[in-house]
Amino acid sequence: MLLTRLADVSREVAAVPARSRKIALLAELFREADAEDVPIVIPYLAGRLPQGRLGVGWKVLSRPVAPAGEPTLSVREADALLTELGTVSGPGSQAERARLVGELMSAATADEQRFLLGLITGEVRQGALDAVAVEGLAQATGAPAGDVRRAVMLAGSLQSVARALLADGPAALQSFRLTVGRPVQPMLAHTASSVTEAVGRLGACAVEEKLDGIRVQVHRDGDHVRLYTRTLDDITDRLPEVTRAARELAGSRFILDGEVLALDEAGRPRSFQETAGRVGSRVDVATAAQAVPVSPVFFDVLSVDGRDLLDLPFAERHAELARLAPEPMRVRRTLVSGPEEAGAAEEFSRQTLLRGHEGVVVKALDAPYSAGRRGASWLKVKPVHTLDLVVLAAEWGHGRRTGKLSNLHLGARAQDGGFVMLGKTFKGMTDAMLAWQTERLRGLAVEENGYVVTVRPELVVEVAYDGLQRSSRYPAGVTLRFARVLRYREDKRPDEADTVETLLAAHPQVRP
DNA sequence: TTCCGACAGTGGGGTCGCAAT
DNA sequence: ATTGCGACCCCACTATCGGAA
Repeated sequence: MLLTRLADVSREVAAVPARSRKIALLAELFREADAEDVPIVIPYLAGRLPQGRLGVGWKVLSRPVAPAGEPTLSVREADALLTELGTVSGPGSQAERARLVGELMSAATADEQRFLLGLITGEVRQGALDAVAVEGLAQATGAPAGDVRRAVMLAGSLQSVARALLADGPAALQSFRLTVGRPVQPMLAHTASSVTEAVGRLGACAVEEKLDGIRVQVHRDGDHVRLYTRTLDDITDRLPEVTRAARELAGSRFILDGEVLALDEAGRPRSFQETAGRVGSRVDVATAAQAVPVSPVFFDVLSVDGRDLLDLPFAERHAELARLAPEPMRVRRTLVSGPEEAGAAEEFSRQTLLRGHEGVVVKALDAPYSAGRRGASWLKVKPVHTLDLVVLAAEWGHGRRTGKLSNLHLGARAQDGGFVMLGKTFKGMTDAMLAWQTERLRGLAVEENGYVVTVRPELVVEVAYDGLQRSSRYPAGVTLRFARVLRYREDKRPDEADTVETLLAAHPQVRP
C-alpha cells in the first residue's frame, strides 16, 4: 500500500466531524490493507508510530525538504526508514538522523510530508487516536467493539490485537487474557471538587491517601519481577529496592497497582521532583538508589495465583491485597458508608494533607477495575490554591487555537513595583475567553517577537494551581504546578495583584 | 429531549541522558 | 563543562460526539 493512501484517509478523517464517519473511513482502509501492511497501517492511522521514540523532533523536522512530485513511497518503505532512524546512536548520530529524515522526506509528496510530520511529532490532529482506531478495527473485522477494546487494554497495545484479529478473526480475542508479566492499561481517576461531593456521588466507598509519586504496576511470577509505569514502560532496572520488596510479599504470583515515592527519615514524602528524578535515573542506579531510595505503596491487586480479579468489586480485591501486602506497604484508607459519613472522610483528607500528601482518592467499594478507563468510580480530590496574577505576555496558539492568543505568561508583583514571571498557562479558557483575550491583549501589545506577544502588564487574571515547585527557569526560583485560568479580574488593577512574598509565605515548605 | 461519559486536543514544568559545542 | 534536544514523568481543562436516561 502506498503512503499517499494513508495521507488521504487521514485528511478525510480530519475533515469529517462525526465520529461514526471517522470510524467508517478507518475501517475501510483497514479492510484494504494486506497482512504485511496491517501492523504499520493501524498504528499510523491511530496517530502513532509503531517504533515509539525516534530521537527526532521539531528541530530536525523543521528543515524544509523539496517534496517528490509523484507519490511512489510505500508504507513499508517509509516504515523501514523510520525503523532505521530509531536505531541510530553514538557520535555523528544527529547528522545521520538528519540525513535519514532528508531521505524520507524527499521521497514523500507535500501531502505525505505533512502526514509524516504529524506522526513523528505526535500531532496528527485528525480527531481520531487509539480509541477511534479500535472502533474502526472492530468494524473492519466484525468483532464486538467492547471485546476489541478490552483485548487492547489487556494486551497493552493496539498493534498486537490488530494483527491477531486480522489474521484469525474475532476468535483471536480470546487469547488476550490478563497475564503476569504483560502490563495492562492502568485504571485512572476523575476529579471531584470536594471530598463531600465525591462521597455523595459514590455512596459506600474507601477514602485513600493520594501519594505524589510515580504510578507503578508490579508483576511477580516466582522470583521474576517486572515494574511498569502508567504508560507501560518497563522500569524494573531502575528500582531494585522495589523489586526486592515485591519478592518479600506473601504471594508468589500477582499483579499489584500502586505508587512509588521517596520518603524522608520521618516517613514524610519528599518532593515530587526528588521522586521523579530518582525514577528517571537510568545510568548509575546504585548511586541514585543510595541518595534517594523509594518505597512502593500499593492500593490494588489485579491478579493473584492465576486468578483474574479485574471484575471483582474493589472491596474484594482489597481483601486480597491485604493478604499479600503488609499494612505499611498499603495506602492509608478509611471506609465510609455513604454521604452521612462525609465528615469522617473530610477529616481523613485533612490528616492526609497534614502528613504531607497530595490529597485523596475516593473509590466506590463495588466497582470493578476498569483497565484503561477513567472510571467514574475513582474520584481524586486535591486542594486548589488561587492567585491574582498579571498577564505579562501571550503566545499565538496552534491547531484549533491558530490565530488566537493562547498561552499566557503570568507574573506576580515584586517589591520594586515590577512583575516577576512565575510560569505560563493555556488551560481553563473557553473559546469565548480566547477570542476576548486575543482582542484585549492585542490592544496592550508592546512587542511581537516570533510567537510571543509582550503586553503592558495591566490585565489581572485569577489563576488556580496545585502547588509551588522549585524552578531553575523562572527568576523567583519557583513556579506554579498545573496553573489554569479561572477568570479575568477586570475589577482589579495590576497593583492589587498578589506578590511573590505572599506566594512564598503560603508555601513555607518550598524554598527557591 | 436533555444529560453525561469518553475522546481528542492544547499545551504546562521538571528531570534525565545523549550528542554537539 | 555547558547547552540543546528529545523522551517521559506528573497533569487540567474545554469542545464535541453520540449513546443513555
